Amino acid sequence: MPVNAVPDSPQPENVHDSDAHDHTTLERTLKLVGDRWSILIIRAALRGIRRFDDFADDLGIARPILTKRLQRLVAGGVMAKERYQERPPRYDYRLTPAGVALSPALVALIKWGEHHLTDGGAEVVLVHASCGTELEQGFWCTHCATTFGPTAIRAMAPAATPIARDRTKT
Amino acid sequence: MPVNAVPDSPQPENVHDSDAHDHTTLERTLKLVGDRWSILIIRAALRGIRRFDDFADDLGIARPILTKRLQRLVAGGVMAKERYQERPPRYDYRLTPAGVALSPALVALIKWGEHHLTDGGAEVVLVHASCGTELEQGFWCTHCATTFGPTAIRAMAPAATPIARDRTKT
DNA sequence: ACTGTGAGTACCAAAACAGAACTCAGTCGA
DNA sequence: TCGACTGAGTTCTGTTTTGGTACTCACAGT
Repeated sequence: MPVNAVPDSPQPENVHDSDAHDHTTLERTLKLVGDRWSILIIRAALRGIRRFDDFADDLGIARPILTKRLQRLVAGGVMAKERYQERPPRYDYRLTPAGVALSPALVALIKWGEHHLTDGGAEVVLVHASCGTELEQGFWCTHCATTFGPTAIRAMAPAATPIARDRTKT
Repeated sequence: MPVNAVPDSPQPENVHDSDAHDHTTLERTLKLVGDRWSILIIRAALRGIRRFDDFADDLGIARPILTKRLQRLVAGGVMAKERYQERPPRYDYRLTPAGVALSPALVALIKWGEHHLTDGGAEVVLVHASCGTELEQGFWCTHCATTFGPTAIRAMAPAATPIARDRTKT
């Protein structure tokens, strides 16, 4: 018997459901940041790294790939290339607000890895800067004033018409 | 002047900081799910898809790659392969609890895409299933009983010794 | 026997990746 | 004025990794 299989309950049929539409958005998101380097680049940027060579040294990424990744992130609006010095023209890359907005995804991945990919002890803990308490991340409902887990999520079309789908066929 | 560059403030020097240690964990996480398909496979699984061919049809992924991705996810503990029928041996793939625990990362990516990659209207909205209110996702501190944004995060070693780093050099 | 289905493999071309060396503009020191 | 240095890449060369189409293999149904 396979280990670790979740039997049947938290395999919600209606969670994260959506048509081929949002499909597209997630796919585009992943096309932009869904490779092994982009997320690491963004984290490095969040740590304050700005310059090409610093990224290369910090990440150990091959320089041609770094070039391409940075170009893609700039094209995608995640980072911005700025000339920080005129006379020898020098550029740096910094996150746009959209790039900073990827933090929750980063945190979610880091926390997941620390919980599920380390044998026991996490290597790093993310805390609330002002008090040092480990942060929680999750979903909450402003209406119900409650927090909830992934099984309580449903996807709807923006016009608030629920996407009622039966997956009994096709 | 480059558009969209965030000037200087939300480029926090101490956020998400960490040494080469956690480095490794995030990297391992990304090695497991950091490609363009794995996340989509996990979302499909959250939608209730289980069988090989259904994944292939739903995602439009080439079958050899699907094979490899599923094997990797199984090896990584994200999914489990189960024989659901004996006589013609048939298998399906379902998320383990660890796989379901990736939901926050998925939600973060979906929400980011809907906000930053669509021109105006989001294609899909994630709502609290029991009341239909759009869900919020974020960080909160159980000690301060407050929510906060990405700039208020600091990384610490698990033993609660803050990783005090100055990036004034190197 | 003949066709269908689920779950893959085999094989091949195209793209992405990695690494080392090279370029190019400009600055600095001697 | 020459040579070395720096930052930010590009070129070039292989090696993996993708993607696609076609095929297999074990059984089931008819």
